[in-house]
Amino acid sequence: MFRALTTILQSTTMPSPVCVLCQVRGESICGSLDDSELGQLHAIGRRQHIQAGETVIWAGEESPNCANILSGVFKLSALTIDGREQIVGLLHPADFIGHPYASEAEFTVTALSECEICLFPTAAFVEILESHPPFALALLKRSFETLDAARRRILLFGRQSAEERVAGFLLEMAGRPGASRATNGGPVTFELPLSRGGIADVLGLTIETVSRQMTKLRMAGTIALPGGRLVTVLNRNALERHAGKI
Amino acid sequence: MFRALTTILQSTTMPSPVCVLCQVRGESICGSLDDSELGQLHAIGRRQHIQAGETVIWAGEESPNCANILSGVFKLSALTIDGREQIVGLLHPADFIGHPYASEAEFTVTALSECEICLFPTAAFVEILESHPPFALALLKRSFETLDAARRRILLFGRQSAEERVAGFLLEMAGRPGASRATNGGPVTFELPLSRGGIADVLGLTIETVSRQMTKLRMAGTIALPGGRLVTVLNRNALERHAGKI
DNA sequence: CGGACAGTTGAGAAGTCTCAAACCTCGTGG
DNA sequence: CCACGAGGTTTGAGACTTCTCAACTGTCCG
Repeated sequence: MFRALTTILQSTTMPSPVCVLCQVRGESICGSLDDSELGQLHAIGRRQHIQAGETVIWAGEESPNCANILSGVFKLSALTIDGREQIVGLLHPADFIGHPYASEAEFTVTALSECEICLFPTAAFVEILESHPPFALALLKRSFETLDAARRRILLFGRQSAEERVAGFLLEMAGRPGASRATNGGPVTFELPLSRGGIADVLGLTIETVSRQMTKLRMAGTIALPGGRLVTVLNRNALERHAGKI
Repeated sequence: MFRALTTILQSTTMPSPVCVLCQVRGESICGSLDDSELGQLHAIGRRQHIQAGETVIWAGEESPNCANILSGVFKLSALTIDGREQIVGLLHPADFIGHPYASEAEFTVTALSECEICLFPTAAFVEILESHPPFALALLKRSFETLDAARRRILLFGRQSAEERVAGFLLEMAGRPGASRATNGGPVTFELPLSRGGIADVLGLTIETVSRQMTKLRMAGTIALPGGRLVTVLNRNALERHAGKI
């Protein structure tokens, strides 16, 4: 898919919006560059719109590009031999996609919603990485953070029950910017970026088990499910208790 | 514990063996430095022996040091609220311990066997990191690899049965250097760095389940258990089948 | 209205955990 | 030298959680 995008890039002359106005510059690795360095990065990158469901990196294939997420949510997944899918992580705005030094990708990266990314050819990206030490350090910091996040997920999987996983997932989603939070401490309503099946794949459960746990939380008055993928957290304390965090 | 070690360091004048002869230099991040740069790193680091069971970093505490593993195996673990332990990863020779940019450690690091490490004060280590771009890039590469390893572990937890986890764990251990491999393709015997309880914590299972799965593999003629923590792989293909990798 | 799809609910099966007891191995002290 | 105890391991039985298979509901859209 990235190969296809590359082709598009080479034949396009679409002007890119300037990085200086980028909505994620502050949080992303680009924040370590000054305006002139940013110009160099900008010269090799292009903004791309990605549709929901589109896969930008396939596990087992070489990926000639990497990217920064500007908006939207991606999933990072793998298949087991017998065809079951496991989502090993979600990627949000300002997160980095791709491994500059890996010969082939180990996981598949797929857009869950409509997304916007800042796309770089890996070779050119590596050049900038190697000629701008602060940039490499910024990516290093981010990869350490990502590593800790991955390890927290291992903790989740290894020792938590279905109830704890679902409650913990809802808390994580409610805590993300983009969740339209209401009064301080009051109910927060947000939209899940995933279907029940997607949540099941993230949490290592089945659709039915996720559904049952959501119903249980709703019956307990901890959350409300106004419809669609909307979730309202009515009692955050109770939700944290269900998540095993208290 | 690292604090204690620091105290020892300051009061000691023990000469360190030279890095040039280091047994893990080729694989570790130090491999990116030339002999003179290595001298600078050497100047801030000291070799330390760590006894089995000793904890070098405590989750939730600031850690003023980081380190490279020269020999031995460490576990990276966390406790859930209700006191259960989960091991989120194992660290082997040439692996890196600590997060240069984290204010406090998120996981506890404990030696499983007698270990030897190359210890650095984080502040001085960061200075070298920031003044030697190739060194930062080497650490970056390693952290990407570690990230992929963590994600493979998520896959293991999310979708694999007890049988697959135990078989997969044995394969991983058998594949490590240090496993005394016999004839090509023939039986390999090695010593597990962990008790049954430790394996259970790594795999997110109970001691009893691990024991039952090992017995099952032994009964099937796939492995033999000569005693102690020794394991002999009699039929690698069968073991891979049990691990769900075929 | 009919069909497709996501979500919910139910019943039984399967896998893993919990609790309990027996078994080994090994170092210690009588 | 042997008895003993501690710690780790194995085995068993039953309980519990989650999965699987299946049916049903609701919504959206043609």
